Amino acid sequence: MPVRLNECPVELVLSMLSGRWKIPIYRYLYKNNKPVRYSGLLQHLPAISKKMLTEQLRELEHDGIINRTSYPEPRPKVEYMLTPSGRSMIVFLDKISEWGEKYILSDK
Amino acid sequence: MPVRLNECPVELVLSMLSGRWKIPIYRYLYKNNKPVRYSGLLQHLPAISKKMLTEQLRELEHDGIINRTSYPEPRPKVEYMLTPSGRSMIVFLDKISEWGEKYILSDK
DNA sequence: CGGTATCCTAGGGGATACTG
DNA sequence: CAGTATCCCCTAGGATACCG
Repeated sequence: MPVRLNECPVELVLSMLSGRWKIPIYRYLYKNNKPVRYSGLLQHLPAISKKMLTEQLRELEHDGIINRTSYPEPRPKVEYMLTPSGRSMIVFLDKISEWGEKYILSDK
Repeated sequence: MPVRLNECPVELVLSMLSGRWKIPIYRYLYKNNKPVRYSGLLQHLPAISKKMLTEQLRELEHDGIINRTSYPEPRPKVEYMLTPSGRSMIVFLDKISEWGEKYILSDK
């Protein structure tokens, strides 16, 4: 995604998280807090297809939220983990979660 | 939107803000901090169509973020403003903005 | 194992015209 | 003034099959 400097930062950040599987992927990487394999993600997100997984991972990587490390030999292996920048999103994600819980509890 | 209790609160909240015009509308209502007319929104969001404006307003209203007050006479008038709950979203929106600024400045 | 390549569909989003 | 009503397009997202 080309960073559009004229744009509202909020919209920019939200666009980085928009995608059916971004948050579930983020959560899994966050709680593991170490490199996680492609196959690991695939198993923990049972409803996702390989195409979608790859697509969402590529976008997260492009936006600097995760990084990807490939080990070709002897048996192919690719690992993903949050970048420091990506990990630091927890600051506002926690606030969102907090607000959401309150919103849900207040019956709405 | 039927609140799906099983769902991650973060995903729920993000879904409430997903929509091309939700954030611009929110920002305008937030900074005005008083009832704003439909026509006022239309003028301040020049690229939006009436259809989209109505649609986004309906969704925000349904999610309890804004409320709508109609004054039919003598000349029809409809005003929108943030609910207390909606206004309280600023807590995490500010955090997002802050993170976004840092992200943009750090050159990415 | 970690992907592409194809194909398909629902619905988000836009343009424009009409209405109580 | 504050909306509906139509029509249309594009892309996010899914199913499935194949590949190095």
